[in-house]
Amino acid sequence: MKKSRPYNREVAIDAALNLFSEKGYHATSLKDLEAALNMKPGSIYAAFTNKETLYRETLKRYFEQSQKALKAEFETAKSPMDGLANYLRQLGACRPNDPHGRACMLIKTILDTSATDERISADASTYLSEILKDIIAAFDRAKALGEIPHDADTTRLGQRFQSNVTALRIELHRGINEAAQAALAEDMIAELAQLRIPQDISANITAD
Amino acid sequence: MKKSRPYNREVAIDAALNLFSEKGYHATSLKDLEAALNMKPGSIYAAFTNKETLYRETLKRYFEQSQKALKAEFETAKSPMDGLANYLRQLGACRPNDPHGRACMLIKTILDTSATDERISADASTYLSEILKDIIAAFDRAKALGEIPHDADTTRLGQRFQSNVTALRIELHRGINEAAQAALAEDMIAELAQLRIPQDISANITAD
DNA sequence: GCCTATTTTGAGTAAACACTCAACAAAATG
DNA sequence: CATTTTGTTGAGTGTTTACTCAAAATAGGC
Repeated sequence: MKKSRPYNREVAIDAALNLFSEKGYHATSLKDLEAALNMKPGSIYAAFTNKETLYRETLKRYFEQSQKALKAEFETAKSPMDGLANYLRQLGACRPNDPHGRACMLIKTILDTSATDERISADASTYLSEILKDIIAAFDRAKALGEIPHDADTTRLGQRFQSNVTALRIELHRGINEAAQAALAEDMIAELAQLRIPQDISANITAD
Repeated sequence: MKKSRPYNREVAIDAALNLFSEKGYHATSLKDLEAALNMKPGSIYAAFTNKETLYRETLKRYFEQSQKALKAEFETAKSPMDGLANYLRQLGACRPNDPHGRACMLIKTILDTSATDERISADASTYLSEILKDIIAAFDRAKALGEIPHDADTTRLGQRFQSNVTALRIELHRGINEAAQAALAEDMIAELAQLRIPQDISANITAD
């Protein structure tokens, strides 16, 4: 049954993602994984080599989903800056247990594994850098479109944006109250809005 | 030897703090603790009941040190807003391995234990709230002194400040380059500066 | 419908885990 | 100096850990 294998594999990795992102790498045991994946130890090891490899594959999937979600935001938004703002707005509206809102697994992974599993934390670090690149690219597009000043330091803006996302996600995980969370997201959105060059509305008015 | 006990206890907890804050709760084994505290298992359990209790006591110590450091900043600063800015500046100047700059153990603890050890993560959550109170109190003092507008929402400002500290600490742990880290801290300081009511320098000039 | 190739199975393994306790050592008290 | 009180010791406890492998089940090709 060669055809069904990749499907099962996806299902298994999604189940592992659920488990790992909740309990973390060290606190998740193989017993937990056996139950979540509905697989016996032998099958798990045949499919994924070992716990570390399974985690790394799971983390890769998390990264791909995250990157996809960010790109989707840019595609539906009217402009790069709108896309970034919408992304924050969406995070600000998440409640705990919302799959979107759970504490960034990349950050969690780095904190959990940097002292004990170098390869895992190196993966997480790489993925964070990839996402940062996408964010910087969005600021670059915003610059080209004249949304932000032509001398804006997009790398710096990207770094700042990503650290805001991290902070917001962690507060979400901590479970602060809904109003405080929305307020925090609004503050971050306002920070973005400040960067914008005011669109010349008067030009439109006089053109009427 | 009743007198020497508390001293040994402090030394032991400091050693545990070093170990736990690096490896985290789940990845630290009793073997590790035996080596770091230079104590045999029996002594550790006689002194600290069990691993969880030792961790909670260690976390309490971390909290007390953090709170003390923040308060010290306010005492040496010229004003509450200066104190907050200096705190960020100091974090921005930290290099990894700097004891000040290691990823906030409270955040790390929450991410590491919220799914498995409720009591530990509840402690961490409480301590974060305590620190938030101190930050809000500083904004309140700034308001009373006329450093920031009288209608400023100090709770919201405090929440925002704390999330900035969290984000900065995590970037520090990730080990981003020195310039990027300093830039990030400067952005956060600039955000603080924006809140300030401009001091009326012209009044001093005309008074001359 | 047999055969070969691929997966799945789950009891089992050695090592590591958090933790205990009877015996011991050292200090404080009288 | 004897006695009690307090702290230390480390081999040993049962359990859990990540992981293995010979055997069984299940596929697809002919």
